[in-house]
Amino acid sequence: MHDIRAIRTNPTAFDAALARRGVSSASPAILAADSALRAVQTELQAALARRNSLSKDIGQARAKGDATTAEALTADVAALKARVPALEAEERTAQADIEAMLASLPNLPADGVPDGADESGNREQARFGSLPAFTFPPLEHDTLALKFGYDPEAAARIAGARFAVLSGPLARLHRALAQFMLDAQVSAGWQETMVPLLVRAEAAFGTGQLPKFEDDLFKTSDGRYLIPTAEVSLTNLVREQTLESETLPLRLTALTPCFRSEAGSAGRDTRGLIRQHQFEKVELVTICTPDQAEAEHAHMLASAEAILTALGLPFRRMLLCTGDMGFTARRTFDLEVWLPGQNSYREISSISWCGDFQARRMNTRLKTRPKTQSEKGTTGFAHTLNGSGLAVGRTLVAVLENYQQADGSVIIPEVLSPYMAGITRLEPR
RNA sequence: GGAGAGGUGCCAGAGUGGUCGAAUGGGACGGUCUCGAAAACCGUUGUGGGUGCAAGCUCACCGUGGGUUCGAAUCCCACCCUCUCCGCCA
Repeated sequence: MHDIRAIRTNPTAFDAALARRGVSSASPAILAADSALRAVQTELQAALARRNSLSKDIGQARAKGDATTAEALTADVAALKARVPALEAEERTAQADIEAMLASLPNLPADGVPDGADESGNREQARFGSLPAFTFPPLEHDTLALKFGYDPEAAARIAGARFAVLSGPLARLHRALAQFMLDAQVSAGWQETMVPLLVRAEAAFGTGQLPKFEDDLFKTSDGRYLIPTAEVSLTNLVREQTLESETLPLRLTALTPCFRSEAGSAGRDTRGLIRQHQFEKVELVTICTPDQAEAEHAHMLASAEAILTALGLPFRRMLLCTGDMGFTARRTFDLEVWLPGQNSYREISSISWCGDFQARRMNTRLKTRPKTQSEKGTTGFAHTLNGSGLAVGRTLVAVLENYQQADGSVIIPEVLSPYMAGITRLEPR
């Protein structure tokens, strides 16, 4: 959600920023609707003011028992009143129009985000770890996983395409990865949180999934939505709240299943565990003040990178260009893990700073307590950040591909040993 | 699922058609007093919007959205949420 004042103050800058994201100029339509709205409001409020004052007079006349004056005034106000419902209706539509326009425009890119139309414009910032050397052609994860208990056909019978059944040590490895990641983030100071997986439309609006991306979500028969990421539940924890700045930053984490309809991605990543309707993810969410946001973005990035480093997985960090960023982001870093079977890097984490974009949609305000009488309390909007720390299924994919051995087995990374009950490698079944 | 009660400001809580943005108490903040503090006393204490250079004027908000009325915290309707009892249930 955008700040109408900012658009009024500098429409050119607003349009220029949108242009960087490939969105055509929006301010003329918004400003026209805005000035129409304010004209209606001014007229309506003048009418209401007169009505209110006449109504008071009627009350006073009645109190004095002056029925004739009361009657006369009632007639006056009745005439005046005819216009009010029409003006109210006008105001409502104008308001809704502006809301709709503001709610459907993406966030503006931050300074330093490179321009670009698509992922080819992303900028690689750094590479971490060394690529594993193979004496044999490494297999892709889905081929590998079939040997260890991955059963896509069973999943298809039960639920359809883009679902997975894992069994035995492979299922355990999946659980171990999830537990390890969550434990690691909690030890690093992120507050573990258990959240609803179904949310109301208002929450999905708050984080930006609605109204524009409803097709990407699964909707329940009672009108709720399955979360596509724990970002929705975690971020909306502060919806409609006024926060004391002293209590920030809030650093939250949750391990949840995520549900995505994957509308529009037919034919992409159809095999294997890369793109599923249901997957697990450890999510990181930070709620902070504008001053803290820069440092918090770096901190979240470090927290996600630490998982890949601990697992010994090679990866690179990308700064996304304007054309590849998500709707709510001002700046996004992607972490891409090396997949030797695919001979490429694949996204495994996306870490975004949303500025006050989501906070405006959620109405999450900041309060700075007035220290003295003269110091008026000021309320602004919080900043929100979110990132994966990490996606569990894709991490499983990365472990399988990077740790595969010539004999067909897969070595399990050392850090997972507390979770694997003595299993140190996956053996073909 | 059935029956009932209720949602008012930072908190508690009054208010069932008019001067109520809202009594009262508590809290918080400022001040007086004091060497300092406590107590006491005095004062302040919501948000968003319109208009204006400003001072100011003004509109909206008593869970949310509609409606009735000259006028709604108060009456009507729908929805959301909370609580109690019964039933069911991991």
